[in-house]
Amino acid sequence: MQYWLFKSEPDTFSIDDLAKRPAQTESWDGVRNYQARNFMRDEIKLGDKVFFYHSSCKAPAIVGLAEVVKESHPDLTQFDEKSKYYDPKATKDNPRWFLVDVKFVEKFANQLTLKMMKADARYSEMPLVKKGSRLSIMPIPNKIAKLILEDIKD
DNA sequence: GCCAACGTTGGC
DNA sequence: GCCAACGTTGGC
Repeated sequence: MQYWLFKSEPDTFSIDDLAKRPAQTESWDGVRNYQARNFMRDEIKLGDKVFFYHSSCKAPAIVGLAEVVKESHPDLTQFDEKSKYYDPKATKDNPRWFLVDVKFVEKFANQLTLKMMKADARYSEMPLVKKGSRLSIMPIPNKIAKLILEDIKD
């Protein structure tokens, strides 16, 4: 079982929005970055855990946990001409963009802010604090995942 | 709103 | 296949 981190702008889709979805589940659509797509298409497996991260907001932070409930399938927004994620080069026979479905597990009582992680040497191996890390989906080393879970419970 | 750091596109 | 121009991300 692998841990991941998914970024989302809380104004667009927050951890609370996920908790309110039918079955508390959402297809992680709209990812249009090849590296992130490859993770969803090839590597993210059923039962993997996902740290939910709020980005582009006042206090960027890890705010909760989700779980993968469906593995790779095509992102339908790529075929929808009205969607802002429409991709004219994608066809149903040859989809370009894939996603996974995630289900709400919990919202943490405390937030683990980017600031806290940046100030803490134990998080040096956290991809999020590394320079120029703009990926919206990233694998989290097991050691770091344990750290996060310990720190968040305090 | 600024801007650094990427990623993508397209002409050559 | 190079690389300049452009677009996007996301912290600050």
